[in-house]
Amino acid sequence: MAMTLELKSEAFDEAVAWTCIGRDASTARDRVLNAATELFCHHGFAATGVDTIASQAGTAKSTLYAHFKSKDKLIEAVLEREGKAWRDWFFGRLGQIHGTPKDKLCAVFDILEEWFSDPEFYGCPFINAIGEATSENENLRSAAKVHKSHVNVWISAQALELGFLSPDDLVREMTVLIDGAIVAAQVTRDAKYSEVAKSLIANRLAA
Amino acid sequence: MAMTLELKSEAFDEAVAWTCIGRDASTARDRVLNAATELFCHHGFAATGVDTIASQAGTAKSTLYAHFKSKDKLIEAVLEREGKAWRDWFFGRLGQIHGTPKDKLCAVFDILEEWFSDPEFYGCPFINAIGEATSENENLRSAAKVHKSHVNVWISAQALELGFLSPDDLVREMTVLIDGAIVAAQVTRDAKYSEVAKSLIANRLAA
DNA sequence: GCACAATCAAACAGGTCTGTCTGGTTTTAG
DNA sequence: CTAAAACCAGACAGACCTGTTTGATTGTGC
Repeated sequence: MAMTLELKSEAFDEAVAWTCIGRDASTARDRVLNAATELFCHHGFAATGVDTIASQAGTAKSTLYAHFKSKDKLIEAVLEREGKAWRDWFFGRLGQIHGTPKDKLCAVFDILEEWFSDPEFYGCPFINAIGEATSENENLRSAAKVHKSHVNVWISAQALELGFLSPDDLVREMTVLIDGAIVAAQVTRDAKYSEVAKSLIANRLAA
Repeated sequence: MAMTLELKSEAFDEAVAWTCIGRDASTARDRVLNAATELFCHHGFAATGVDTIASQAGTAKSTLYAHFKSKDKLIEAVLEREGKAWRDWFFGRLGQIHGTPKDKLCAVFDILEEWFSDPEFYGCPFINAIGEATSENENLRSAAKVHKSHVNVWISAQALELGFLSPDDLVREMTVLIDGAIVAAQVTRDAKYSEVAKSLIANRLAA
């Protein structure tokens, strides 16, 4: 099946934080999503129970199930919302960068370093979710694919502006460097791995 | 605390597979470890219960607890053994590579591609375990650190042979590229991300 | 043959899990 | 004011969780 993605121009709000954890929540649905995001991301998806989520959200469990058919659907909703929040923040920060496409591609890793440096940094929830059960859950895999595609469209645009004939090469290189920096920073708690990735892409763009 | 690691010369047996899943298991302890490794790695650590493990191992649950004090200790034992198995395979394959240090550093990613191409590939269990609960479990983080250090010692030796004044730079670059390739391959099920990482390190070593 | 260690099945304890349901209360809209 | 929608606390079902215990059965060394 040819998955059609409308990724051309995602309207993103200027967000100030890379996570939606702690955002104002007026409706019960939002409070559930906030609590679920925090608990899932910090303690794991399988390890977090719906009772805990409802309790932390200050809602009844029946309200949680009124909004989300199952825990799996809640997980999907959390990933979707958190992915959107992260991209709003990321592209918002990128929009403040002025310079050549090369400058912007390198600046990606400065922005990532800000993310890694947050004491609340818990890695990429999509990567973590897939890591919990690589074998099953093809839903999570496609959700991750959509999330990453938004970033890849932007990278591809920079590559085209640089005159790359096949922008996909650069996209794949950036994928390896971004994912590698995320995981290295997560495992070691050392935000400076972003600089390593930055130097590698700078070196490659100079060639 | 200054963690002292004895990583200088790990004696590794010539192993044929990158995982110990499916190995001959004579003792009940080994059958438990085999079953636990398979279930943990494919379906997740939190998602796998000890009853399931004992059942798949063909042992009594009491036998499992006679060998491992708790599920957490079993997880640690699984990671330790699986890490050793992977390194035996990895360094065994590396030992078959002849050429300059540059050749060997590049060949790392050919070997990784073999790993990624296995239909049973489930990513790096250390990364997955940390991803399940980034906040807690400092034990897992140090287990991962030890595992990665074995690889880093080898990379450092190549860097020294190449005349690098600070081999740590190359070690950190390889870390980003290796972790990035692992995760990209795991998320997308595309083993070819190893080639992307290989070209990036080749480009850097040429500079 | 005997003692000892390893292993077995099965029950048990005390929680926690997801998901449903009931019935009452609050909020909102017209 | 009233009717509908949203939300609440709490009980419930039935399964699964980790970890322990009991007592029988196997295999091994001497």
